[in-house]
Amino acid sequence: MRKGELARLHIIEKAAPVFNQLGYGGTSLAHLTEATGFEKSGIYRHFSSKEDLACQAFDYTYQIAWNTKFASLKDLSSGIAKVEGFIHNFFSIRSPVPGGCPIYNNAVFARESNPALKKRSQKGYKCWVNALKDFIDEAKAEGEIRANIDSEKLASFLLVSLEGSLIANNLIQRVGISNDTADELIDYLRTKRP
Amino acid sequence: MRKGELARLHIIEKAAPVFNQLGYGGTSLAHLTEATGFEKSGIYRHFSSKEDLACQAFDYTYQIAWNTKFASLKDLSSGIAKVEGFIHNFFSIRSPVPGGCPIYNNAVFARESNPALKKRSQKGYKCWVNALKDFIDEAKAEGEIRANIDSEKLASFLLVSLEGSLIANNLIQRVGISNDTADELIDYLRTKRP
Amino acid sequence: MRKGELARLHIIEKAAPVFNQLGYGGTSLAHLTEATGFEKSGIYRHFSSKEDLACQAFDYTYQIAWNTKFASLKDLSSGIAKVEGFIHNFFSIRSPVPGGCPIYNNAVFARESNPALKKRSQKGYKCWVNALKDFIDEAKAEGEIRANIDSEKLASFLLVSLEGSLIANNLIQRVGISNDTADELIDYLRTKRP
Amino acid sequence: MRKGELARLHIIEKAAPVFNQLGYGGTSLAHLTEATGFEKSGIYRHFSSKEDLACQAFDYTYQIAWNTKFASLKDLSSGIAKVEGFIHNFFSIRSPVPGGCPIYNNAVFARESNPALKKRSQKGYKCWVNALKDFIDEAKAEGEIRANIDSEKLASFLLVSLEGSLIANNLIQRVGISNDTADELIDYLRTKRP
DNA sequence: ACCAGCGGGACGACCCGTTCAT
DNA sequence: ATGAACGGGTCGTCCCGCTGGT
Repeated sequence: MRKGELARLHIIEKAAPVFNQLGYGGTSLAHLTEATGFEKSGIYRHFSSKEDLACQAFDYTYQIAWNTKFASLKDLSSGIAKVEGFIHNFFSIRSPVPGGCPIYNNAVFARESNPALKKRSQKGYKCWVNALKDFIDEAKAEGEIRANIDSEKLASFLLVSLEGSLIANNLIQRVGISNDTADELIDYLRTKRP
Repeated sequence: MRKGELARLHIIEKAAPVFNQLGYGGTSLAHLTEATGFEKSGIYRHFSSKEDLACQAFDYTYQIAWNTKFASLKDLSSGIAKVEGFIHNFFSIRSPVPGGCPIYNNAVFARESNPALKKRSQKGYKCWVNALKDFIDEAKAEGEIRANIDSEKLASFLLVSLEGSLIANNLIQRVGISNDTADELIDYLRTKRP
Repeated sequence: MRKGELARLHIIEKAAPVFNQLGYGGTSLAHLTEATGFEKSGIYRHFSSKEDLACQAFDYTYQIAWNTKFASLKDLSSGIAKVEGFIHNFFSIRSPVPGGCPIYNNAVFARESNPALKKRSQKGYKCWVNALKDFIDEAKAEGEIRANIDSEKLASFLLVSLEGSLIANNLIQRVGISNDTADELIDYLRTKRP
Repeated sequence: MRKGELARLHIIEKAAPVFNQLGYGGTSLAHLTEATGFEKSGIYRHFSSKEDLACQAFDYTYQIAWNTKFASLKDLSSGIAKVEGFIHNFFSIRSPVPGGCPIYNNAVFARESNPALKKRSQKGYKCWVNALKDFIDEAKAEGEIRANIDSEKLASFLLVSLEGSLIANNLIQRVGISNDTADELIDYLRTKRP
């Protein structure tokens, strides 16, 4: 791999947690130079603008979040196991990029500004809901969830609860909230069985 | 009321929606001068700093949010009605201060910075959970919810789901998410009955 | 006069020679802070941008140049005296704003950029040609210049020669060029008499 | 010719019009990389600095300007024909390097900075005046111009008028100015005949 | 008491000309 | 002949005191 490509990846890797924790507006180039060890112009060699870097950093963080949450689910044998696995992963497996879920962070940070990041958030949200919906449909086909349940409605409910819980967990430093939410959701899932 | 006090209130009233929509870091004094009609020094006469104003604006927004969500519930006759009323209010009654829920906005915005605002968010969150917990306890005493249910756990679950849903609703411009979440939560509550 | 208005005039007065000598692109805000004694933000309080200041500085320099070249001519009794007076003034009366004629400076400086300044240059050029043309027409009416002479053609010829000479004079530090040009032009004018 | 020498010439050829149109300060290396197709470091292989390249580009532009203006005059039979030929050439034969006359451009652009370019402008100016002076002396010897005429004075007058006219022509997009000036100068020359 | 006007110093993102290893 | 990296520069905005008038 070329040296420059390595530098690009290095910068993304170091910038991602900063953006994820401080937001786009809260992150200055000074933060980035410190985090990456590069001078400003060194960064601008690899990215056309702060926004460009922020987008690539988002993609990086998003991808990692996706992997940590979804990767292990493929091998599970049933749809219901995948849903429950997702709920479990959501809190217990910490992403190597600190700062919480990039989708929700940017949903708030970039509310009025930064359409590029907002679009990424929207796309990511829909993608996760769809993935959950597929799990639920799988569970339906396996007779583990009643057929009359609205899969998408349930999927989005699961996700917003988890995300909302993550933020609360970050706000109040008490891990219990996440566990409680996971418990409740698993509990709730049971009520959807035939 | 003194003239200065009126000016103070006017500034808060005009600044609150700006802070709530753009966040603390995203709001500049230029925004505030435009929104309030005052010069910077006019603002600084009534508030010691931008942070001071932001805190008072938060309190203002918070109080209004509280009123719009909780005020109408006092007259309801049963705990379960209050909980369901809260869920209903959460989406259907729009606060006069646009930009969503100040508690969650600042939970993300001020994650690493601005301890004053973060503390307010934390306090607000706990307060709302407690209020919900009281409703649930009331419902328990009335025999509408099983006694073995963990009130606080359920209360926090309700809140994080609602808040998470509000953000998603803001991200994806589809009102359905909120209604779906409300449906699911009401549905879930039923499973907690004796 | 208000303090701010005084500051505005002070900045223009100090900035004008810098712009006139170094051009728009060649003048940095660092130059301006040094010349004016103000910090950048002090300058930006009175001018919305560097370009804004440059335009006002141009207007100032232009006005002074006009005054030094044209003011004394009003009292002269004949058109031919005014034309010759202008030629004389063009070199002998030095503008208090050093750096030569703003019209021609910006004609070259702003060739491809800065439409605002270019338009000012164009307008100024036309204005001076017209003023000279009026003098020539006056001389015609007085029978001092042949009626079949193209006034505008002659006017523009006088101006471009003077301006071209001024630049050469600035390039080669030999005052003779200006005097020579003045001599030649006066000489030439005589050949246009009846 | 070596490959490197070819590259050097290529860069000069492409850079010259950029410098001539935007000036030294107005031309950035980004402009040059785009114009030449070379990377910055590729340019620095052949030129020690931006200033070095600018000087060589000036020399190139100057040489071409000289050729287009003076080359065809050699074969003319009389001094007066050469002078009139020069006046004619000055506007009608366009140099392949756009942007006007490098001598005058740099006389203004580099007024206070860039002594290397300024010296080139000065040298070029003197050279052109001398060439014209030689033509005039030739015309004198041929009895076409009065012997008591100051050759150098007349030569410099011709040049500054032409140059001044060229700039005006560039400022106001009306070709007439140049033709008018040419007419006037030819006219004026006639008054110098015996 | 109130507040408009003014000014400052630090910092915002971004681009400059240049060097060095490859 | 290039790609990577730098240090210092660009213009412009940040939040915040001070002065002075009403």
